[in-house]
Amino acid sequence: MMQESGTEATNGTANQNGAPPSVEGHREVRSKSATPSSDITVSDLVNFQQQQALQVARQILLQQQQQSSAHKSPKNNDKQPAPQVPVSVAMMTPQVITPQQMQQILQHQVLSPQQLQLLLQQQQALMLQQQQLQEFYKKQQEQLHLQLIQQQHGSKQQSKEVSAQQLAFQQQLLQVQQLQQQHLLSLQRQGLLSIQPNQTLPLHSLTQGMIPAELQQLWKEVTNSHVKEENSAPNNGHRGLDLSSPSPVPPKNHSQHGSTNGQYISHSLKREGSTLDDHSPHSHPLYGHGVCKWPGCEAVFEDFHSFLKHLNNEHALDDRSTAQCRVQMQVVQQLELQLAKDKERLQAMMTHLHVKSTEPKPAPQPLTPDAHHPDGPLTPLSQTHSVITPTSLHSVGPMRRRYSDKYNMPISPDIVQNKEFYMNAEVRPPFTYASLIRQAILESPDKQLTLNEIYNWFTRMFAYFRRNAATWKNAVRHNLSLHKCFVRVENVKGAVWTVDELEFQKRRPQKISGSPALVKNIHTTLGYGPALSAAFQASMAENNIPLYTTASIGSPTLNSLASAIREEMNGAMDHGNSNGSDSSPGRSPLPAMHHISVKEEPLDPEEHEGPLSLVTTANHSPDFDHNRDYEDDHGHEDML
DNA sequence: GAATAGCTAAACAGCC
DNA sequence: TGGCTGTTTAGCTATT
Repeated sequence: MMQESGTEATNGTANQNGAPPSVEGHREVRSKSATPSSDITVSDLVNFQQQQALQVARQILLQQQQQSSAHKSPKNNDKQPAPQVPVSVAMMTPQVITPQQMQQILQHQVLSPQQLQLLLQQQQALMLQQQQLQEFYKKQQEQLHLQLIQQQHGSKQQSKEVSAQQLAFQQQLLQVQQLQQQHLLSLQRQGLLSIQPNQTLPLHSLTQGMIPAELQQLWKEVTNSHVKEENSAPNNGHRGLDLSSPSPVPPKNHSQHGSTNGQYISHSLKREGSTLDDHSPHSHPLYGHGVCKWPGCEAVFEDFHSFLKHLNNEHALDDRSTAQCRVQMQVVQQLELQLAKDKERLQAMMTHLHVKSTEPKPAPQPLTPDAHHPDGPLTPLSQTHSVITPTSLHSVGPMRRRYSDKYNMPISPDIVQNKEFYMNAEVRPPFTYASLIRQAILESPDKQLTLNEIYNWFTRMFAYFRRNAATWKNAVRHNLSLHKCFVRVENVKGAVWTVDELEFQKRRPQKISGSPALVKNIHTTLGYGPALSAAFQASMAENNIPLYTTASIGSPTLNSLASAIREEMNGAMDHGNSNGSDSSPGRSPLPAMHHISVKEEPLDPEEHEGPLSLVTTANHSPDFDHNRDYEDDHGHEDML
């Protein structure tokens, strides 16, 4: 690896042209392969949304600053047709709760059905609002964009609307925070969370993805520009309902968010609450059955106005409210993550159960759930995982210690599933040369290829091997000669190469056989985790569309018989009928064989695998087990 | 640290 | 003669 990396750095482009073929830019490609591809993840999307929000807000501010001297915002900004939920909740969903923290939280929870029910309801309400937020945010963005364009053409009257929208934007942004806070504090109230209300959480935990400094700056800009316009309005000191007289510039510390909450609690949330509660004039998310639902409060009020007064007085801006808000946001975020995980888990469970119901023969030492090979069609989820992702791409490193070789992972599923990827991306496949050569040979109709055909297979299947031919071709030849598993056969066409499957197995180190724990940890210990998982999952798909038919199962050749014995003895995953599982059952494993040239000892086409295999495989311990169907269907490709 | 596996490079020979 | 094929050796790194 180091050698390769080092050479990669030094040789690189210098060898592109005219350089000795052995070093022509070969490693440069490998470094490219480490470049993540453009796969958009949820977090990317979230970050993108955040950036969009920031961008919009900054545009607003810019417009404001440019025209602030000439235009005063109307005092009744709050009377602007108040959008209910302008901002995607993803913009402010905290992303900083670690799995450990969540686990800690969950460990402290013993949820009663009622609690779960309540939790679920809250979550549903929140999700509903999130949708509204997203929808409105899109509209808001479009609208703002249009307005900005219009303003650029001199329509200064638009500035008022922009200012109003800015405020609405700000309010709604905080509105979501408040909702999340409610959710969190409700958890606290229900004893689901042990975080104390006054427990201050890190500032960076307040928002997801949004850089705290950035957010602070944004907030500062918003409030400053707003105050510029509004500083003439007397502040009655009551951070209450009147949004036309907002509180002064909030302090730079984290309580600034709380201050907004203090404003909006009695205003924006009221609107929000009416949205959720059939627009009842006296409904409020924090008010129900005459009780203040602020986490940990539960104060009783006879009328809604008393509640509002209480809300403004007791739950206005302070450190406690801010902290509660933060915690709430985090909990919501974590619940969302947990929900996503549980959904995934459910999917895996369903898939697993489906597999179990159709699996004809459970493996003696089953692999991790990832190793199951459902007969049914792949779910979108599993299909998603069966293709190469940037994450898995990360794992594709030097060819050395390819997982397919090391743990007998099937390479064909991976290759097939990611065929397009390998064909188009100059990413080095995570398989050894020997594995690839074997794959090429086994994919051929006659299970034999000339050297040139092997070359062609490499270049056809992998964009990576369309360059630096001298290097990898040399390696191919080297591997063909070096490994006994590759048998040179002379036929009428000339020399062709075949695979001695049992020899191929022999050369495999028995590293993890008989150790379920090790087997279980394959996925986690291998550096190719995602790709490996992809291989496993891809193998599911291949059960439906096997590369090689099972036509020869009923009439196993000597070779397959030996392998079958080996399987019985060792529980090997390998198919065994290395040369017999061809799609043409009548074909000889080594057809048109005139002469076989094998390293060290010549092999008779009829004998070369029988006695040798039966003896040697008795000591051969497989790396792990696969179910027989899988072996039969994919025998040739999955034993690496 | 030793053994092993894999990759790369290179030299060499035989054949066409 | 040059290219291709095949073999072999060596050095290096990673893994076990």
